[in-house]
Amino acid sequence: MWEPNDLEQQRLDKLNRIRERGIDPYPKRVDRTHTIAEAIAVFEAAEEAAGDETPEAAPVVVCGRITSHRPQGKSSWAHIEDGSGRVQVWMKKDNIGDESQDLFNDEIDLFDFIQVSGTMMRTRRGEITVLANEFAPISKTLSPLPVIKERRLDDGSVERYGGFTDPEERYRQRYADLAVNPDVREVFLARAKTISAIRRFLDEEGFLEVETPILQPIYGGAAARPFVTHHNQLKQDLYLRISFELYLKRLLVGMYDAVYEIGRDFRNEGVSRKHNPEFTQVEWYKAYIDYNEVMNITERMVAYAGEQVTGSPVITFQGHKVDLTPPWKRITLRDAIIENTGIDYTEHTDAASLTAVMKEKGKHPSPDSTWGKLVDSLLGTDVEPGLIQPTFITDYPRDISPLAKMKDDDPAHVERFEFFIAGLEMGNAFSELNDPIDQEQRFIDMGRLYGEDSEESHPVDEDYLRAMRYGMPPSGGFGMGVDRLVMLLTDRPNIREVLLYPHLRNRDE
RNA sequence: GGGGGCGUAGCUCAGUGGUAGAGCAGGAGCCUUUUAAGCUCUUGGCCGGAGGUUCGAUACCUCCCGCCCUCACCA
Repeated sequence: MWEPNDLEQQRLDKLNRIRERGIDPYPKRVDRTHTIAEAIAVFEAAEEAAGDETPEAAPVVVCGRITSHRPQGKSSWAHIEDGSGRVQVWMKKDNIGDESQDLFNDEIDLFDFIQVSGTMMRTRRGEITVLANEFAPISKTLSPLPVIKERRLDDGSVERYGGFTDPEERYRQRYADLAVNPDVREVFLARAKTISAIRRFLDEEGFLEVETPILQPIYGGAAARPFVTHHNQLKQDLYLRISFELYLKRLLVGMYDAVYEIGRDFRNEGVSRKHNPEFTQVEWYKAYIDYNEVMNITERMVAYAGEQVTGSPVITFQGHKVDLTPPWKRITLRDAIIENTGIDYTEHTDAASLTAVMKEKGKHPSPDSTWGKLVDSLLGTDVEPGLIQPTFITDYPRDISPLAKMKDDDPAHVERFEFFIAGLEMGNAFSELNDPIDQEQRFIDMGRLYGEDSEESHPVDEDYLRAMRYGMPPSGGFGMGVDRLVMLLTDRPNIREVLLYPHLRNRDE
């Protein structure tokens, strides 16, 4: 049960006094004729047409939230804001009458929504303003939002007063964050543009957008722990998907040449600056191409998204200039690790000897790691942070890549790449393994590598193997963390800043 | 899970072993082209929670809760 604090009680009192005046503080309908941006545009056009004359007074009815409230006796001022913009309002007693003036000055608060009928004009100071003939409250705000004030200094810089910056409160009350922080609204606008750019790109490339199950009887396609849930009537445990991979590739068996899905994955792992338990992924698969062609499409796709969202393929992330223009650097994982650590992991082909050489070089390999995981950790700690410009790291060890085709000349490696931008791992792709016998063996090997009890051991997906036996064309596949790309394009180093509702622990309230 | 930091008014933050302060927001008043409107006066806090040390804790200690950073984990 809500217990109003002092500020809220004052607003409740005002609400009641508005009702006592016979005014509905939450009317069902408004009479808006223009968005705020439209009203301003109409006035600017009228000014243009009038030349040196005073422009014709165009009547408008605009609605919005009060973002500054400056009662001043007989001549009061406010700014109202809607989704399109913000405009000043002038409440003049001679125009709106005593009662309305009192209503505005005494019972209307900062952040209330009002409707203003009036005419557009420009004040002596040059600000476009709605001179009100009448106004009406259209939604009373009971809890005050945080107030942010700005003053433009003589040198053009902006000084800010107060704000709403505590990350926890901003995430828990994203509505308040969005209401008072326009730059946060910009982030999610950019997010929407990013996703629509990816979709547009893939559509134009001839991919078919599909949807596959989120609730799955067997999870797979990635090495991650799943969330488990249960279907009551079927008396069946189900997993929330950790990737789309195995379902999408079945569709290539079904004779679609190119498919993609944009959606949510769920991984029951640690949360961090780069990880949220649920995150948005785009995966696509295309028949008759290999991972080299996947790289070509990838760099075009990301450059396209960057340009669509930021206006340029050259972006800035945390002070780094990053050029997304293809072609990107391509280097094998082996070479990248040699370059950065001096270790050639192909000379240390088992976990024990690789651990030994890593220790020699002052690294701290975690005990009980498999050989592949050690290689991967060298990538993560010694290579990844330095990959500022877009880079494809290619040709991964076979034993950490059970769904990729082996390289012809080198059975220890597979045709796989990950790509990195601004030190962030963005995505993963390979020439898709379509040999059902080899695939079955890989599943078995993975099982043996990790053991039945390991949390990383994966159930063998027999239905997937059956699909492979029906025949899948040679194909390239691709997966990318969309949130990571949005982080990159909005210059936000924390994934929570690009998720409207990032996962947070429960808090007793 | 380990390490470090933080949690004080609606918001942003000071602060001290003797039960708290500023700015903005809020309230009252003056003001019919203001612009962080201004000026005068003013309300507001279980100082995250629970224990402990102490004559006395918001401050010192322990535990708990939450957030941030970092490491671990993470195809």
